[in-house]
Formats: sequence, structure tokens, C-alpha cells
Amino acid sequence: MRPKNLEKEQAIRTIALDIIANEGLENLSMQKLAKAANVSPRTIYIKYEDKEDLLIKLFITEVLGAYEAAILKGFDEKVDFETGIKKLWDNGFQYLKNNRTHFALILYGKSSPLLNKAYQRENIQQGQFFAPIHRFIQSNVEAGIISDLPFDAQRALMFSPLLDLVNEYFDHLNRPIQIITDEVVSACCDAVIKGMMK
Amino acid sequence: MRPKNLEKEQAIRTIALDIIANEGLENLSMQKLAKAANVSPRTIYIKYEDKEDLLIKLFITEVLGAYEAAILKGFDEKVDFETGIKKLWDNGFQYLKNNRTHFALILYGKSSPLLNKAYQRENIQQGQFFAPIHRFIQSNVEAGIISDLPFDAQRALMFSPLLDLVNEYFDHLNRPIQIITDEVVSACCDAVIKGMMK
DNA sequence: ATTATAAGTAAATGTTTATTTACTTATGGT
DNA sequence: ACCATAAGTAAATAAACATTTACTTATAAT
Repeated sequence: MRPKNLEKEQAIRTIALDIIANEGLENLSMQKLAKAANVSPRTIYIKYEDKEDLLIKLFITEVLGAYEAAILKGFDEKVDFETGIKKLWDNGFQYLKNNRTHFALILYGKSSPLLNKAYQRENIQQGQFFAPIHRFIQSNVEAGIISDLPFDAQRALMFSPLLDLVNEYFDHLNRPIQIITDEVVSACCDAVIKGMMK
Repeated sequence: MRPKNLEKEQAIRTIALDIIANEGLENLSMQKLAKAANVSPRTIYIKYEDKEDLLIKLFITEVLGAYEAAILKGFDEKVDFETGIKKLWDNGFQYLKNNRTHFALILYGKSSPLLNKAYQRENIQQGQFFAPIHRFIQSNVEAGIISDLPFDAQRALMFSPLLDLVNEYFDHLNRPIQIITDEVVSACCDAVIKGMMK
């Protein structure tokens, strides 16, 4: 039997992310995607059941999976709180600013009911995404180093400013001066750490 | 001449927000909206130039305008830092949790290129949105009470955890126990304040 | 070399889309 | 009482949409 052309599969995913980042999720159509990826519409349906299936797999596997791997790269749960958070922030900021199209879909994951439901399902059923971070927070709460709050609240305090800063980073990318520099990000990380510690 | 039916105008806006919140921006169509609002498609085009115009006016005027008014209600720039932030957080959380459909469009404002550009334009040209907050931050920086960072970074530190908490609030709304209570939000606000202060 | 089979294509399907055309209705000013 | 006019409607239009049909192609196993 004829083997799958993995380059085409990758082209479909990459170009789907491009279109979503540049024109918006609401402007991604299967025909536009097929044409841009130099592929017949039918080919997309060989690899994905339908549009919803494509979007969910793109979000969960391609984007969240890679994001999780990047953010946890070299992260050691046993390290002290400040060092750990700094590592996660540094990993996260570097990854997101180098993967604008991934970041765009992550943002849609917070807005789009379809993607949000998929994320929720994934998060509840598997409980795997960010499990090391969950344990890291837990042990620091138990050691009395940070305040005892629900994990969802800790996560909001820890990561949402980072995502917002990346958003500002891209907004400012094409202006005369870049406001969101590595130094600014680092200072914000310090503020987050200070806020969470007892 | 026949006068405008303001109820119909309001119905169009309210139901557009409903559809966006429940089905997603990508599933809002003019015909679906017209049918749901009990109005002819043409009627929408009397009030708005096209779909883009409708979305931008919905976002800027109906949603961001109301959000700004709500968050600044009773806010006094002269008050001390902690009191001021607590007021803004309380106003913001109450407003957003009572206006789920508005909140949904605010989230899309971060993802959708169309709305994001509109917000950026509005923010740069008028510089009015949140101007009192800008001054509040500025004077607290000058008084040496909080760290000196670019305003966009201060805003990220101050408000993005709040938006994330509202998101979690709605995610948990239909589960046995609500995790994001007023107490949790208040504790997060304390963390944000502590982090920003020198 | 042949063949079974999944991968791939171009073109068509019926539906939904944004927007318009041609017409009707309600009302403030005369 | 009427009329000018903008507000409103139902139905139509052409383009774009997700998905399928009918066919061709490449290759691993025989």
C-alpha cells in the first residue's frame, strides 16, 4: 500500500496554524487550507474526520503537547520555589515568542467554546497536562512557602501574566521600540513570585 | 419618517453576544442572528455597515465601554494603592461574573485578529480606555510605592489573573462545588498587590 | 512483474454564507 | 388627511462553505 506522505500531513497542520494566527479561527476554511497547503480537500479528510477533529487534534496534540514539553524542559520539581518558577517562566516565554502561531491557538483555547471544552475534557480525564507543576505547587504549599489556594487560582496567578506579556510582546513587535523585553518579563516573574510567597 | 425601533437594535446586540458566548464567534452568522433576533437580515444592515462593523461596534462600544464604566464605578485615583486595586478587582469580578456574554467577547478580543486590531486602534488613538488606572499606576510608581515597569506590564500583572479567574469561575459553575469563590478572588488580589509593591 | 490497497486527486454536491433587490410600513412634519 | 422618508420585510443572489463521489497513483507484499 502507498505510504502516508508525512510532509503533507505536517504542511496541513503548519498552514492551518498560520491561517488561524494571521486571519483568525473564524476565517479558516477547509478549502482555503487545502489550497494553501497544496493538497486536495479530500486529503485533509483522510487524516482528520472533519473540521472539528482537525481543530481539536491541532490544539491538543500539536500545540498544547509541544507547549507542555517546552515549558517542562529541564524543570526539576525538587528545586526551590523561586528557581522553579523562574525556569517555567523562562521556558514559557522563550517558547511562545518563538512560536507565534502556536500561541495564537492557545489564546483561542480560552475563547472558543469548542477548544475550551476539548481542553477541559483533556485536563480532567488525563490530569496529565502540567502534573509536575501541580506537584511542585502542592509541595511548596505543604512546606509553608506559598499561600494555600486552589490549584486553579495558583495557576491563574502564576501563568496568566506571562501569556498577557507574550500578547503585548507580539503587539509591540512591529513598533519602533519593543517594550516587553527579557528584563521586563523577568521583573514581572519576580512580582509573581513575591505575591505568591507567604 | 418612521423612527428606529430601539428594542430591535438592542435585541440584535444582545443575541449576537449570546451566540458568540454559547456557540463561538466562528459560528455567528448574519442569518442566524437575524432569525434569533426576530428581524430581517436587511435590518441588521440598516444599523451596521457589514459584519465586521457589527463585531467591532459590539466589542468597542457595547462591551469594552460597559466594562470600563463598571470597573471604574466609584474608583478614586487618590486612594492608597491597596484600596484602589481591591476596588478595581471587586468591580471587575462582579461585573464579569454577572455578564458572561460580555466576558466571552472580551476573551475573543485577545484571540481574534480583527477585534485585537480594533482594540489596539482604539487604545492608541484615544488613549482613553482605563486612563484613570494609568494615572493611578503612574502616581504610585512616582511615590515609590510600586515597582517601575512599563504600563503594559503593570496591566498584565494587575488584571490578567482576574480574567483567568473569571474563566475558571464559569468553567466550575456547573460542577458540584464552586472553587473560585469571592474569598479566593480576594486572596488572589492580595497576592497581586503584594507582588507589585516595592 | 503483478496486485491489493490505502493515499491521493479534481471536480461535484448540496448547504450556508454575507449581502442586495424590490417591495411594504409606520410616523413626524406639513 | 396626506406625503416624504427612513425603517422594516421577504425573497433572491452569488460566492464560499464542509464534505463526498468517482477516479488515479504509488508502493509493500506476493
